[in-house]
Amino acid sequence: MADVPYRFERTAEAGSLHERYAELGAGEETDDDVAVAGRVMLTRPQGRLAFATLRDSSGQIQLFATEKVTADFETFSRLSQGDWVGARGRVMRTRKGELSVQVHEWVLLAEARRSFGDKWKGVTDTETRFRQREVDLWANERAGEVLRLRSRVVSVLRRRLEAEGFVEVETPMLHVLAGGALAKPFVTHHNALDTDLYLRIAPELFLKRLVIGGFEKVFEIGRVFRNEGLSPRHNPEFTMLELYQAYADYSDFLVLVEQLVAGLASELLSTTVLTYQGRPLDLTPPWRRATMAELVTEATGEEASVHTPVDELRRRVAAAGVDPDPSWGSGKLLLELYEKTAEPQLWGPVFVTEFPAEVSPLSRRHRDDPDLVERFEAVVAGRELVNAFSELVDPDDQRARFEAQAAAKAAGDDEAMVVDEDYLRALELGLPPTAGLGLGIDRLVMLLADVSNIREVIAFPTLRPER
RNA sequence: GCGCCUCUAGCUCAACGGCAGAGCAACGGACUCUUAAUCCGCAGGUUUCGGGUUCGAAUCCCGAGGGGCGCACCA
Repeated sequence: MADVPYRFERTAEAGSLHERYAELGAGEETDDDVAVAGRVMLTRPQGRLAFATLRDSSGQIQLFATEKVTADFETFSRLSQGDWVGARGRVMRTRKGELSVQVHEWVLLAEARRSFGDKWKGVTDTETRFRQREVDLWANERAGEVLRLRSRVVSVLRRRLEAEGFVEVETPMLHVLAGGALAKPFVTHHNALDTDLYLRIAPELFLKRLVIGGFEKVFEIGRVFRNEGLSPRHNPEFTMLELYQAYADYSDFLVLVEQLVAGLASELLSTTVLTYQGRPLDLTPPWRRATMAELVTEATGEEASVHTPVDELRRRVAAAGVDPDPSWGSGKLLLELYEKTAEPQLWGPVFVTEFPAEVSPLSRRHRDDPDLVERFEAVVAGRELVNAFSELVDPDDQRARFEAQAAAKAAGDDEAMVVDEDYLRALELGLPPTAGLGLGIDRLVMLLADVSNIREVIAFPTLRPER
């Protein structure tokens, strides 16, 4: 390995140089001495002259070296694509008009022993791109742009929520019981306690315990883990925003969601009218609101609701191509019907409201109909982006719902919940009326970045290990 | 988990039953304003792996592995 320094005193970034010297004319040279650093993307040695394109995190700048003014010109002109260098010299613009740093002194900061792919086509092989993300990030500029957008999305979300008085908290990722969602958990083992622990599938129950503890407006942005298959829209670990607000109900969150998402789009993309994968997507509030029953009725042309006779619903579910389990009640049947008939046609943004109580074990019953709950999902670009509800506050009802879940689990549903006594004890201390929501950060970034594969928005997505 | 597609040099790709090739990168050389610089030269391979068919296999068949997409599950 070449001898490289321990630090380099950089005084300018590529991007800011272009702004600062926008007025500098072709062939003009300044007396301004700057020091830049980055990775050499391209070299164009030309005898007693040499050009190199240097990239740092702000952009690109050309290095201009000549035998006359550049120290160790001979070695400079032999730099390889991928080498990191620091260079000091005067800001100038070449006769052909390219803003450059005329290199007086320079130092190799790191040697690239491996290549960065074809200089025109880069690296397109998806496996290489995701297994060696560091290569991808240099070879494909867009890859880095998407991850930077992600960073800004999270940052803007935090800022907006904090401005609204929400407090960010961190709750456990290692759970004794995996609760708060319907999903298969990862299992791990704690040696000293000699007990199995589960990686969290949702922070929900802990966040509500904080509300019980007096945190009236809380949120958490964090990783959750679900032991499910991989797909272009599913990574086993993904990032969720969960948000809880005391004294509010789900209708407050309808407004909050459309404003949060539209606000994010206008702040980061300067518009609320997007194109996602070639299809127009207008995020401008207000978004359409429709109940699940309305959407099913609309899609099938037959009046349907949670009160439609069970046998009739079962018949329609079977007609839609799903084999109904005998244990399913009208709520589960309506949900199945919705997922098979209405949901595939939805593009959104649309709020799907009033879910069946049977499939919503943590949601509060609807004030007008005990078979429904006050819950909505926001479908945006054909995908569920947000799930929110008025929180179930009644400990007796919660126990009954947990027990129904436990029965389903005993009957073979390995995604069903179990009875969480810690949570029930907390509820018995009194949870005030509260609204809660969960939003998939990865999918939100996909939307704003207009990418179709979740792996694009995750720096190091899950892949099967190489053997 | 199931189905379909795919895997050739570091990268991007050809060759599709008959001698494994090109461009870029790398390496050596020429070149004082390049922009994917240009020109000359050189080198680079267990064609993912293991079997089979064939006079002959990167190519056809079977199996394994990786990846992609779809379905299932979900956010």
